[in-house]
Amino acid sequence: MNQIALTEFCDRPAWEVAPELVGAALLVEGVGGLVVETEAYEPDDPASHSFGGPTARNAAMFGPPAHAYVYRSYGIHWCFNIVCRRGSAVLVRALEPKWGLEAMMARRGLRDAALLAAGPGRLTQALAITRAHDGMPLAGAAIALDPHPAAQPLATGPRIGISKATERPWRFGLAGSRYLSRPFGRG
DNA sequence: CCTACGATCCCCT
DNA sequence: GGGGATCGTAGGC
Repeated sequence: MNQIALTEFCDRPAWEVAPELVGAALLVEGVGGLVVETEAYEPDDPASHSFGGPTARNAAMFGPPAHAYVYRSYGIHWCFNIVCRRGSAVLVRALEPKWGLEAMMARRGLRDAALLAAGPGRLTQALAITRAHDGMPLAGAAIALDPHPAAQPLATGPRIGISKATERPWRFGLAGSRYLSRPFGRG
C-alpha cells in the first residue's frame, strides 16, 4: 500500500485500526511476516506513552499517521508501533514469520518459527528494528506495511504488561494462532 | 505445567 | 533516582 493510502487507513483512533491490522503484511528490508497480535494505545489512556503529552521519547506518536514509533523497553528490547491519529498508536506484538526466515533465525539465534517474533521484543530483534526506525514512514524504502481485508476469527482481551487502564480490552489477535506472544483467554 | 527474578537503558519527575 | 507496553532461564510442583 502506498504512503498516502496508508496514511488514510491509519488516521483513525488506534482502537479502531488495531483489529484491522491483524492479518497485515509487515516487512523490514524484505524480512517479515503477517501480523497476528496488536494492542491499541490512546492519548486519553493512562497506559499510553502519549498520556502526558508530547516529550522527546514519544514525539513520533504526535507526528503524522502511518509512521513508526519505536522505543526502548526495559532497557533491553525495542518495541515497534504504528502511529495512528494524533497521539495514538498500535503496538505490534507478534508476527507469523513468512519472508526471510533464515535472516530471522540468524538474528534470533534459534530455528523455531513459533518463537521468532512472538512478543514485541522478539519481533524487533527478528526484523532488526531499532531506534533508527523511529519516525520512519511505513510505506517507504525500509519498511512496508500492507493491510488487507482478511476473513478471520479475531480474539480480544486486556493488554499485556501494563499497570493502568487494565480493564480496556484493547489487545487483538488471530484466535488460535501458534505465533501469539500469549494465548487469549475465553470470552 | 507454573512462578520468580535478573539484565540493563532511557526517559521523566 | 525511580520505574517500565520484556525476555530468557532456573527451579519447583
